[in-house]
Amino acid sequence: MDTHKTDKKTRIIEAAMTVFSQHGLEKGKIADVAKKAGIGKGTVYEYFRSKEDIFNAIEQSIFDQFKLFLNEILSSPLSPTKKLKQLMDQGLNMCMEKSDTNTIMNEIWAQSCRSKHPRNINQDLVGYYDEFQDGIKTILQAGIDIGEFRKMNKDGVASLLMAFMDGLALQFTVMKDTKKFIKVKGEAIESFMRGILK
Amino acid sequence: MDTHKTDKKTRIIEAAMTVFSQHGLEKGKIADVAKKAGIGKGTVYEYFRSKEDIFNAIEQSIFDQFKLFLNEILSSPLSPTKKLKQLMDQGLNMCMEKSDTNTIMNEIWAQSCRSKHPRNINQDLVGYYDEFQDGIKTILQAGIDIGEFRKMNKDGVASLLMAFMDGLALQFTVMKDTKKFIKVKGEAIESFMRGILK
DNA sequence: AAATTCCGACCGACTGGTCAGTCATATATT
DNA sequence: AATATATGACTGACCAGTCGGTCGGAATTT
Repeated sequence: MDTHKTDKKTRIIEAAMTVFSQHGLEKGKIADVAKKAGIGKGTVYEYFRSKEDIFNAIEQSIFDQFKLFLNEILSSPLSPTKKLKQLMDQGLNMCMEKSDTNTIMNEIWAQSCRSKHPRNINQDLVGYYDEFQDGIKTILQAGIDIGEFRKMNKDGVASLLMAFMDGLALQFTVMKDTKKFIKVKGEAIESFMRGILK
Repeated sequence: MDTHKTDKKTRIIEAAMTVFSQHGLEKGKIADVAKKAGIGKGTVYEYFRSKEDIFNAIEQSIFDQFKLFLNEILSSPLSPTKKLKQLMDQGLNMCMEKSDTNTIMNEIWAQSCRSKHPRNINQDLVGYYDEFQDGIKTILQAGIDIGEFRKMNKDGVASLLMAFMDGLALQFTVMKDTKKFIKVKGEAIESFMRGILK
């Protein structure tokens, strides 16, 4: 009944995620977003100034989710080793479950590295990366302090961890081979951990 | 001008790589590709049937380069450990030098994971991945056989290696921080190797 | 409580601009 | 002069964003 602003805004974002993940940002039509959200095309523009505006909102929503996930793990009472394993395992599970999110992430990456492009998307992405990397470095430091992890260049290892998660996510998004992915995931995590354990 | 000597098809592909890496496949204009290649717009269609056709050619050219690179390393007389290190080090160096290629790879990924899309791009990408992974598995097996590497799930480790290279390439493409990347690269490679050495 | 006015969320037909691909013509090559 | 190659003006499809209009319900007046 109460079609509150927020409610409808959320519905548009969700619809847009589906449409853009199926067709890409450029080929995804606002008309389709509206249809999927069960509203008229004009109404979309009551809530968002432009297509790009919608895309920014999607981006923000995804980053917020990721940050929430990271903070949950950071504030858990687990050992650094367990934290890291959980981060990787759960993170990669998430990426299997939310294939839309993954596809949109690819879209974000593609957008953000075009040379001629308004800076704000790239800016956000870099900021998000820094934040995430800091979180991981915190875990690594804790692990070094209590002697679980070897001495290391934390920047390098944190980058490696993020890179391999991004990369595996990418592989899965393209291959869509769940069975293989689950197998690979386990060995990948183990191998990574071997590389940093004392 | 000696421009007419150079194969026109190649020039179009190169021009298209620049244009598409700056604006993306959808927003990159054929007119701009033609201008950059120093020919008229109509001429482009003497050599390619469509925009998509050009993109396929770009894709093929990139994959060919990668395969060449892999085969050079595979057929070198180095030890498995050295081969792997070189693969990672040189591969990541390439990705710093050829930022266009990188950006286009992002474009390819984004394209190939949209749900509604002609299969051929995805097909090619999967095929390329399998081939590359096989190459790495060959190196891993050789390393296990001569006792350099621990016993492992080769699929998992090969995926991990490719994932972390893709991921680092992605990070670099977005961040464009060469100095940081070089530092990170070294530690990342070392950490990865630690994870598989006996 | 009925009638009237007002409000703003909602809508989709329309516009203006964009661009892939075509084709009639021009130029070079044989 | 016949053939091959190059060209860019043109066209038709496409779509983001606009805008005038509708409608249900809230507020105000009678």
